[in-house]
Amino acid sequence: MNSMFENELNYSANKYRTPDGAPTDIVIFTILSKEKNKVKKSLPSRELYVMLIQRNIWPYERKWALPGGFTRETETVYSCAERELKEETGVDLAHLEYFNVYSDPGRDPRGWIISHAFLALVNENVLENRRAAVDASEVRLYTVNEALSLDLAFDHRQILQDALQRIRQRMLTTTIAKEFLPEEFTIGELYQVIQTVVPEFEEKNFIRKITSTQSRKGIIEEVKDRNGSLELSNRYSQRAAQLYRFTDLEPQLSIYS
Amino acid sequence: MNSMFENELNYSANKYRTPDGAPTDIVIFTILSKEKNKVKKSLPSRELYVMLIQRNIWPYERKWALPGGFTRETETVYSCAERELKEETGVDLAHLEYFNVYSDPGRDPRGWIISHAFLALVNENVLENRRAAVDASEVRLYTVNEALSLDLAFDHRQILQDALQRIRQRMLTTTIAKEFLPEEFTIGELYQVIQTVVPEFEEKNFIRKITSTQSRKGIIEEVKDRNGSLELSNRYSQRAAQLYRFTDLEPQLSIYS
DNA sequence: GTAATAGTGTCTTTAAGACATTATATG
DNA sequence: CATATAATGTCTTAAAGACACTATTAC
Repeated sequence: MNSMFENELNYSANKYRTPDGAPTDIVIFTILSKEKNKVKKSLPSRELYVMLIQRNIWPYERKWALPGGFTRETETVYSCAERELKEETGVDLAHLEYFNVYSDPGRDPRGWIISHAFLALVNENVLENRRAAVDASEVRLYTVNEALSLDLAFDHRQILQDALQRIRQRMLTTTIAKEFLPEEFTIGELYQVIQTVVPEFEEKNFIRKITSTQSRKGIIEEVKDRNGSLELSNRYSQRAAQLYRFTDLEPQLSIYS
Repeated sequence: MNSMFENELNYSANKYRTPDGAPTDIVIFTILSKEKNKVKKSLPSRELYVMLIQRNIWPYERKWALPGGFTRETETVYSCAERELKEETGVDLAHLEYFNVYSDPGRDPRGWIISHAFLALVNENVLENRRAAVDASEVRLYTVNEALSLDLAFDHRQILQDALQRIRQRMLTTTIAKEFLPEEFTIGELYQVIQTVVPEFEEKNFIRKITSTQSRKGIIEEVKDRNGSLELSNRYSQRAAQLYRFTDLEPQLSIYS
């Protein structure tokens, strides 16, 4: 079945057992917003969701699992993840990040299968469009807590937990918050997105830290119109708020400075 | 050759090409010290080294490569890396960290081989003992710059570069510096180790930052003897220096606080 | 004394942290 | 005017940054 090592006669034939597959599993996160209050303008409530699919074949038939699939010989595991992400969500350009490999013997009853786990961050707008098109009975968004309370297929509960830890760390140390925000956003929205992913996050003087601290200043900038005057938004508030956008500066953190 | 999917008759036979192996490659870093000055006590000069082995079989015969080997069906890729690390260095308990997967089609002329790259940090004392025992002609420590200037086997130059980037980031955001230091060390040694891995690192008031800043205070602590008086060392200096040790506190960094 | 490393004093500027206050727009 | 969010004022404390200065000990 494996036609390999044909290149060089001298090379010792492959007498070893070889893996039965190198799939990817993708933890696709999104944040859904719900308008809270029709009477007065107010910030929506947001919650973190993860996409699961219900398996219809052995093994773990009927159980919910992470989307994913087998890597082909002609692609990298990253390309495979891109392909699967596109198939499930229709999304081409999302944040897609490799985070771990799962290789416990026995993790898959089909054989010796080493899985490569990715996490993807998808904006709800992009996703909502797609959901209507896809057969909704097999694909669903679950809140992270719901998902963790399910009896997921394979070692997907572990993978989900690891992904969650990773996305929380990334949310605080990189600018991935931008994946969940429009190009231009208010400080309130940014703060809310961070808290949605990292519930224990709290900074009293958030606006000041992010706008006036030397070391952080520069990761976001005020949006101005062509006359140079500041652009405001009152999407979510009575009083219009300053709009910001992320620059392409990535902060360098250090425990020693 | 692959005896799989025997569990369930209904499961569609594995009609797909499967990988020819899932090896690990390990980037083993160490820091070597050279005494600088026999006349006066002074800090040694330190340099970052990486362990390479010279291949003696096809493919890439005679080229230098990262140590590593094929994962077995009965172990995880992490166990495989542990096993290989032990074989090369004799070291059981070192910092060993998975950092990336390499799966470009064609990266290995032997077939479809997906490699899992680890980085290991080993203290020079442990390593020096071992080196005498091992046949030195096939295993060598190269300075990182030397290694990068070699024509390494496979995609190992890329892997080494990625590992280097990762260890630099880890050096500044975690307490892995301890892997290169004795249990008890002086501020001067710590500073030097950081600079060895991250040459551009420079902090004027380093001693004050690390000992008196609220947010950092706590990752290292002064060493005291049983009477509670401070322990000093003059290994490397005329004037004895305070000894410190790492606590088991891991700092949490954030760009938003 | 000189050299080499360790560590402190002092002053200025910047940031953090807490909280009250003001600002703006909606219904 | 009540409400909801945005943003500033003010005061205290902590930390950063610069740099001169003192401390210790081998030779």
